Amino acid sequence: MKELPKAYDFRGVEEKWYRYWEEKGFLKPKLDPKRPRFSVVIPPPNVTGKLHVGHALNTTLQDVIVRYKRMDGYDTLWVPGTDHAGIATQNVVEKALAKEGLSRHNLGREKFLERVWQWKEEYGGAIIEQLKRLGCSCDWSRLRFTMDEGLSRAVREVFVRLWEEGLIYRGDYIINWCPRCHTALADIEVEREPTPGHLWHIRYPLADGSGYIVVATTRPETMLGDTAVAVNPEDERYRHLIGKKIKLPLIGREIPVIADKEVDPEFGTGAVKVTPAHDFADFEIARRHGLPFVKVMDEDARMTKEAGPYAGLDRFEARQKVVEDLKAQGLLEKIEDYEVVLGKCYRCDDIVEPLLSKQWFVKMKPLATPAIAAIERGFTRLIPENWKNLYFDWMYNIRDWCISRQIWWGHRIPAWTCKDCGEITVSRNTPEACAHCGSQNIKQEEDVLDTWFSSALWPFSTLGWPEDTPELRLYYPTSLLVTSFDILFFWVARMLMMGLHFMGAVPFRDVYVHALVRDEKGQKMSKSRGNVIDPLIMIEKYGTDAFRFTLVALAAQGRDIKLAESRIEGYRHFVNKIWNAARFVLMNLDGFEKIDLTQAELPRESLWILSRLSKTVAQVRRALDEYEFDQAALTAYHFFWHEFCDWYVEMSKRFLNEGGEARKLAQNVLLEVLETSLRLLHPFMPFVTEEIWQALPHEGESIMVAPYPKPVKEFEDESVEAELERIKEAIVAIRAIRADYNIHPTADIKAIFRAEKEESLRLFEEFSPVIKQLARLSELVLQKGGERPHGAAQAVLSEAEIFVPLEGLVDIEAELKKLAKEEAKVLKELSRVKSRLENEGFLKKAPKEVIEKERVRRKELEEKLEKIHENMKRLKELT
RNA sequence: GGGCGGAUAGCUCAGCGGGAGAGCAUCGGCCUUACAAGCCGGGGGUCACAGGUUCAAAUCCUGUUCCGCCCA
Repeated sequence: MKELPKAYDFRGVEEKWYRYWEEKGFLKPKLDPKRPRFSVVIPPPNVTGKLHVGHALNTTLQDVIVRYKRMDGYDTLWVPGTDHAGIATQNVVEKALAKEGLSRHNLGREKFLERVWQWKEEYGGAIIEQLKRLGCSCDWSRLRFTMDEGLSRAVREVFVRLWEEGLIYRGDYIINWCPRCHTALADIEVEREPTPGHLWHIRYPLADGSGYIVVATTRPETMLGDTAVAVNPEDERYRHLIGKKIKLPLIGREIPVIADKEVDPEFGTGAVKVTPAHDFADFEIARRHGLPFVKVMDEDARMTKEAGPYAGLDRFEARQKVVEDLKAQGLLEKIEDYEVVLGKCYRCDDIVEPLLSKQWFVKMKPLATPAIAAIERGFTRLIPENWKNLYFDWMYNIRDWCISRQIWWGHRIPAWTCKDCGEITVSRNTPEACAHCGSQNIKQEEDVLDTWFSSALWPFSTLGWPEDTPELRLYYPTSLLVTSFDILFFWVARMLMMGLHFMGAVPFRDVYVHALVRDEKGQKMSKSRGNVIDPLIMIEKYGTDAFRFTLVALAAQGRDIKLAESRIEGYRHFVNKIWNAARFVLMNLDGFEKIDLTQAELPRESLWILSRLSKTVAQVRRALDEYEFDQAALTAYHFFWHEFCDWYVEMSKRFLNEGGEARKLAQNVLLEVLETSLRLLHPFMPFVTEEIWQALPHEGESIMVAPYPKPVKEFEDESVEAELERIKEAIVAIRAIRADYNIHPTADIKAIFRAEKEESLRLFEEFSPVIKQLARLSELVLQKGGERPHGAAQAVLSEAEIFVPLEGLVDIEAELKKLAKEEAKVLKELSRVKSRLENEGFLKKAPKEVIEKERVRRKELEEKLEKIHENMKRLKELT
């Protein structure tokens, strides 16, 4: 038998097995229509990305399930890939160019894109290598990238079809504009942040000179673009002014006072300025009332010539100047402190401006309706379920999706505008001429599509759509999507909409939504806070298995994960524990001969551990099936360490020393439990389990393709489990006496078990070898009733009393104290049980089993109490 | 303002109708030939607060306080 080194060193081991799995093709699906299938697509990380702890959690959870299913006989496919991350990647490359003193505008579109591709080839693969370090079992031969040729074709196909169906349109709308990234953003790409600001109260004089109306605004510079003042039609204060004209200060334009029910009379003065080109609500008001749109700020957030004397000023300078000028003209009534909610770009954090511009949109209502139904009817399950509410809330209030981005890196919109007739031609292939007038004077749209547009197609585009591929037929819909809640709407909802629309079926059966990983104080990890835990550093330090196990053990549903490095360190100890248990088994495997354990005549101790093993297997499987990752991990952990190692391994030493048949049986049981546990743990800790498994007698090429353990009902035995609980209780009681009296662990002692009942004594007699072994007794005396020994330390169990004679050493005061403490505990419990059993309602309404359980408990407690009292009495007589 | 989640041992968290648990930390004793990254034993909690439902509440309901997140 192979002997293992004394401590587990993961270095070298992880790379070795990962290479082996890849070379052997274990990561690949079988494309076997006869087997049940399990498929997953990875949430594609940004190609610019670096593995952070969120990726690590997400990937580990997927791998746990994927490995479980693969071992459990499913034909398993896990598609990996990356996302081109338009804005983020463009920003990164632009930054690099800036260091060379270049900008994308110097280079021009074509050259710039070449540079991005170059950058992608050079650095884009980093995160893929990092995912491998985590041990994730994706099929790397199917690595996809959202800008790949195949995926780009899918994007075009979708765009063209949606256009043809009238679900894509182009128009002048108000959108979120990032002046720094120089592009439109979707609503959800804007992060809102409450910021201290002001509310300026400005006097707007009536054109007829009969007075003024005061409007309140948080953005005074936009007044230059006002085309009305609006009040609520119910508002008595302003009713007489409706229809009158205002002479807009600083600009002199005449604008009307209008009534609109959306105006909140409680806000400010109840009269609001309407700036249709620079405010979402005002845009809607203007559309309802047919007001003109005056754009006073451009794409750089500078004032346009419409802003008259303010033209050319930056938005913040303009604000200052406008306020000064109003003050100078005596039109500024007051300035209040006011908290404003600023929209910020989720990529660069610059303040987003609502801006009127020409953009492309997808109509959402027709796509959202089936996607709502899919969740309502359970075609796709959200786990945990409470995300459903948020999902429905979002989906019912969905607004059209602005999909055009004014950047270069991305899928260029396949639309060509004719310079002659002005019509748009949308086409799968680059057209020669305008589809409307035949003119060749056509020009392709400059804008690219939102990155999420291509991600929305991910579950079918990666499987080959629009081609009709075997993969698509076999693995769509996918089985599971694991993702973080923050992209539920960005991504998951859109995949549902696109999947339903183009495939006619939901893209995934289950969506497991995991939490955010925070630091140990519950704060979001961020570079600026300096509290980031780098997964790669953790892997270097503690090994992948320990790191993965920690994440899984902390992944309780519906709760954020607070990760502390000490937890990882703690679970590294578990890895080492497994290693050493394996070492022990291997050291004792000489002359090993396999036997059929279900046919063997085994000692009760061995029946016990096999029963516990079977139940543990069932519990772990159930937890995994329910995506209760923490329960799965902790159940396996507890069994392996605190049942197998702490008890059975110790018990087995006796059998091993005995030699002969006893040794042979013990070898088989040890190996069975160890090997099964390794398979049980493999999805959580792929590397150490493989390393050990390969060193054990085994069948097959790798643990990752060995069958996942199944419960063995023949091994489950309640009575054996109950017996062992009593035996363990007795052993612990004797060990406690040792500790109390500072008796050296190796010093031999004698114990007397006194019980009234024959059957109790029989139990202790049957198990006396193991009690003697684990409590280190030189002698175990069984005494039926009779006088209690003098000069002994003692412990009271429910059906026996244990005495350890300590001639002259017994501290009577200490013994009394111990008993008094025990007495208090028993009394408290007994009074609770008694009052319950005296309660008529309880006896009438509680289930029979519960009542019976309480009765048994009462009896046990009473017996125990009696023994405590007798022992106390006796001890007192001695003083 | 609306919605969701949380408050359980010093810390991090399970448990979510019938005997308060785990890991870490802590205290005491042990290098007992698998493991000191270990073993054995111990201490530590009016389960946020106030009501209610129930035979029975940490667990279900209502309200309050505090904390976090999302949306407006």
